[in-house]
Amino acid sequence: MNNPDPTARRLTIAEIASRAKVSPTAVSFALNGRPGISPETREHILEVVRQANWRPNYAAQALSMSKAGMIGVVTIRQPGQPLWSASFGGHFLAGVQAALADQGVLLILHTVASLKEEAALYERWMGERRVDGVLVINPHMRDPRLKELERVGLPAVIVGDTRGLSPLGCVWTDDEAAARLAVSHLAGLGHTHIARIGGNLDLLHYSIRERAFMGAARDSGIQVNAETIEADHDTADTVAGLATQDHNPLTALIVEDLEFAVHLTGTLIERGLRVPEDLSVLAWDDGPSATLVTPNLTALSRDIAAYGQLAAQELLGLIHGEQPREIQGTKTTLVARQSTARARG
Amino acid sequence: MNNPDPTARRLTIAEIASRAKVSPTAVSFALNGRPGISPETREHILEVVRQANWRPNYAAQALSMSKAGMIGVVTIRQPGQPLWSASFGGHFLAGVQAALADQGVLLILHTVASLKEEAALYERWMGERRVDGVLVINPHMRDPRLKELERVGLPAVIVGDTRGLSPLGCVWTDDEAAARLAVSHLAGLGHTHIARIGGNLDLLHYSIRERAFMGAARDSGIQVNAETIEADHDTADTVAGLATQDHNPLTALIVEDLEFAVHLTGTLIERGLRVPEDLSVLAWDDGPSATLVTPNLTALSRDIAAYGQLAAQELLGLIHGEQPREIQGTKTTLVARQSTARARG
DNA sequence: TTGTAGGCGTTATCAA
DNA sequence: TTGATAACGCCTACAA
Repeated sequence: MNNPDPTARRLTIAEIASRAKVSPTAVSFALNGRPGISPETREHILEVVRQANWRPNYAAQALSMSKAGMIGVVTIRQPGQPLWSASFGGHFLAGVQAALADQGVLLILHTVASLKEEAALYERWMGERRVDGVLVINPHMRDPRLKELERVGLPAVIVGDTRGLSPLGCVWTDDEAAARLAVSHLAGLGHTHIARIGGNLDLLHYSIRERAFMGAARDSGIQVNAETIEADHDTADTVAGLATQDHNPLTALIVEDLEFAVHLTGTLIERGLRVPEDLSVLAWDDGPSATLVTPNLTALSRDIAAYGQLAAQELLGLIHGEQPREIQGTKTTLVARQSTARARG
Repeated sequence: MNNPDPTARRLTIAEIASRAKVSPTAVSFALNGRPGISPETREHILEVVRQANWRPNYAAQALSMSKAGMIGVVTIRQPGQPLWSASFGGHFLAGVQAALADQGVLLILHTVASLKEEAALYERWMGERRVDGVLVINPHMRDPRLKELERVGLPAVIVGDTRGLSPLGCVWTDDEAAARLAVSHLAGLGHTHIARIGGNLDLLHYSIRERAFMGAARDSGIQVNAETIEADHDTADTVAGLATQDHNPLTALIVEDLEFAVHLTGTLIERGLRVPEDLSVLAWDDGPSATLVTPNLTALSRDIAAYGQLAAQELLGLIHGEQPREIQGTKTTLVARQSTARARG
């Protein structure tokens, strides 16, 4: 392009080398701490580099070493919705950043309209050599991204339990154990009719939780009439109906989404149901919202930042040539608060 | 590295050119839609490109054209906190992504421990040519980042009102107008003693709002006894004290942070204050939390995604050589809900 | 309209 | 230990 002052050109490694009266090779070696250069020369070179405040050009380095120095995280955009939920995304990304710190690897955040588009993006990124690997979140039931990632050979770590479904590495949490924890907490309080408010069954973890919930209910030793209710606008109606029926009324709820749990609890209270006297509410996933409301919500809690950190570390390992693994993320615990109590009657 | 099959080398533009029986130049021209090539040749080349599923190597392109094809957004990390607040960050980034879509520019998200570190990061990114520009959020009172960005000449758009403080371009919102909107809403309801719950005064926008609030109170035509209370653990105590005093009790609150407003409202209600009968509460910034609680909160609302989109567009313009500007972001409106009512007495 | 040659800035190779 | 020289893969004057 047009340079205002031709003498003020950008510094190159050659210029640095000439100033230090050595070869470019020497500068490169000094910078990357490689052997084959005397300590005095090295220090002299580094001093010149500091003086000039020079840094290697990233694109040149990437081209030469065939590595991008970035990893990608892609989300599906939904009109009017924030890119990230506070409860999951914000903490997850904080963990990813913690793993990336001082690794010289940067994080690319991107949005797409659909899973198909996301799969296509991965192929494109691979072709362009734009990223060294990706973290795949929210695995779905028949997820086109997994096959595509395998096909194009882009290093990837799935954030979710795809054990046995894909040869790609994954970081999973034991949702079965969590479901048992929740059910036994409620069963221990004498509840015999529990419902689970679940979301989109296309999401792998909802489907896993559905099965786990049913299994835990069956295995809980006491008679539990468990059913799953779809989360939508009629949920409050359905719940209120079940809770006020004469025969075997519903007395406890496990709600998959924290924000939805908060909202639903408020709606149910407005309708005259008492929480927890008439109905216990247990939220799956914890966060500040859980204690923002009265009553404070009992919740399943896990360290999501640690989860993100683990996933990112695993991806870095993969990029460095390690084999894909299926590793367990942080354990889920139950935080008992005010919204769960003994069943009435 | 070690290639399993040497014949399966990565495709280059030369290989594509040879397959299409044209020169590399022709391939480049066809790809970048430049003139100087016949339509038939162009289509033939594109067909070969599609067949081979080839894409130009990003690093080579970046090196050759001296542009990174990325912009950066940096946040200060705080232990245990999510990377982004739900109310602002998630929507802001969604807007940024909307502006970047199909521009071939990717977004880098990064965290640092302090403003100083962030300033140093900008210099480093500039030296490495890692980004073409950055969006700077949360401008502070004496912000080391602004001078540094000027010094190193990295294109930047400030998200906040730095008019007159820095030659860098900024996207600002009219907080004075918003403050007047809030104060006149409350004054119209007969309130004469209003307090503002503010945050860290190092943040430029809090300080601007402080001044705007005081000015609006003074100018409101009616007698308003306005004061600012620091947001901390004692806030509820202070507010309750002021609201129950005999002489000129506090009857209305403007709370800077939505989440804090929700939390504070809950705490005040637990202490026996009635909202809005005893005390009106108005939140600065709107979001789902505002309607998650009873009473639903009256709030100042703005389209934060549009704000992010505007800022990103401005940055793209700057990168393309346009001059820095100070442009106004989306207007703030007031959404009246249940938490504000006529002053008692 | 097409091809050739040089530049972008780094790392790797291989003699000296 | 050092210093040329050749990749890395693309873009683009400039010549044909």
